[in-house]
Amino acid sequence: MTAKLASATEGVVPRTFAVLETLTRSPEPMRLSALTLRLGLQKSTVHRILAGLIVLGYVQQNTETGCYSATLKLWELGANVITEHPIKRAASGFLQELQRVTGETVSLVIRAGDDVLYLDKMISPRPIRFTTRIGSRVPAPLTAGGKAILAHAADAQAVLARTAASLRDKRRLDVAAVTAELEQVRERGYAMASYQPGVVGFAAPIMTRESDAAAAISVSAPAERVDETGRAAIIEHLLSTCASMAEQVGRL
Amino acid sequence: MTAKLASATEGVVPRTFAVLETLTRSPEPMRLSALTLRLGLQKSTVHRILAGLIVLGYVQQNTETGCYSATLKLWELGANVITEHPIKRAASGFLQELQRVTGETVSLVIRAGDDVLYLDKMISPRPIRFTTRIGSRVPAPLTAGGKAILAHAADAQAVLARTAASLRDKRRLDVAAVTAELEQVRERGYAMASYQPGVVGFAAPIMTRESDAAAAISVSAPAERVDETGRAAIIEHLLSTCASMAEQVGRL
DNA sequence: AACGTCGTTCCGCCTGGCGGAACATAGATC
DNA sequence: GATCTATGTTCCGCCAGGCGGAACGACGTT
Repeated sequence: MTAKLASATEGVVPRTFAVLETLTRSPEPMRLSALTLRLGLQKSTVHRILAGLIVLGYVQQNTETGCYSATLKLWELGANVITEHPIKRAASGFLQELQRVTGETVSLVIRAGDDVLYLDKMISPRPIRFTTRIGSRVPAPLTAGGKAILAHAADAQAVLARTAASLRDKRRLDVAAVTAELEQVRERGYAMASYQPGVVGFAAPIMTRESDAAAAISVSAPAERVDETGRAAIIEHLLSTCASMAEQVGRL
Repeated sequence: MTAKLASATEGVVPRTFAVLETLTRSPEPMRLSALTLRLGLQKSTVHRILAGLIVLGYVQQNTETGCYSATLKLWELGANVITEHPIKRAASGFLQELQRVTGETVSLVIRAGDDVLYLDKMISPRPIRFTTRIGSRVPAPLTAGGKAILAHAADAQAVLARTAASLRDKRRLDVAAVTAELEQVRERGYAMASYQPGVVGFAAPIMTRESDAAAAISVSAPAERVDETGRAAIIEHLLSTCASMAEQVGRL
């Protein structure tokens, strides 16, 4: 009877979502065999699930290559969730204004487990090799936004420990150093990081009245573009933006 | 045996997506009873499906009210689809530039059945009551973007007929008038509409080499803000943007 | 206290999902 | 061209798991 463990792998529905998750994670359309391999399921099972998803319109199959990919209908489904999200709604105007006055790329992130989730982004008109994308996750301690949030989180140490343990390249996270850094973040009100080489990020938390950070706004720019004065200007704008947004969010 | 008709309503998976669709369409979290009512399903069935979705992390239940809502995990799932979308990727830079030079809100739409689907939007720094949202659909003939696409679509007449039949307020679509208008759109290269009162939209198609429109870019602004010269400037920028984008897309 | 409404749990029936295997098709290798 | 391998699709008997009616429990209302 295979016990009752089955945390969430048995049954059509969990498998259907597993299919969709691997399909959407893949940059390009996937072959049936690749899916079965990754999911560890039977060919016929995956095929049946895909057939169902095609009928529903959430998956399409390239008639030439036979490869499967998720359709925009899946995107539509999710898009409605975010438009109703209170923080994203509240932040929109502030992000836009901050983008305008700094001229750099600004993003809105929230915490999602030990990661940081990019909710929104307004890119700089000036060129920047900035590849984080809306909807993607990054381990919180590696980013400015994540550190801004963790600085005010009760379980920050646990997050650092788990993240350090899970990272491939251990050099990317020095727990002691980041712990000290979080203290600084609390003092001065903003965090810094260079998650991507050549790109510096500054971030400040959106504080709720419970004194923990609901989200963070970050400004990213190529390292060579920000000198000392530019840095000061960015931080000033960033802090005032977050302060006024917190005021508004607090009223909700 | 209830016959083999079951186009897509029987079985857990179709029902699961039906639940998610109604949940995401609703502006606020829904009660179980509201869901069962709208879906025409058994209480226990909906409840079981919701329980499964909660385990998977796609739905959350407010512990106080008991109301159910979709989570950001569902949004993440869909977000990956759009970042890989070729047209959206190609358009990003052009949209940004067009937004900058016109100073108005620009959007990217594609055709989805008889509707137009908003893929991306870059809002004007100037205030505008502009409520169409990314991921939402609008009947194609009512919008500038839709008309720009239909003007080059073989089945435009069929779309007009179906849309006219399905609209609540019949006055919103005059088939004969729009048919004539599409002819004009082909001649001058752009379409106009006022889908929302007080907001005028201009749109031009992104033409592929098959001489049908893959997508359209539109510029929207409050009617009182655009005088005759502003209008001419917007249209000039719009047309040149679409032309250069078509050139790039054609190379893909 | 009795009623109505809602969410949750239980359980027997039986449908529809399951996976092994057969079939089909297309390249690759000799 | 024949054989082989890897892939996608279809078939089918078995039975797990989904199904919905009904009972239960928790609130709120009159």
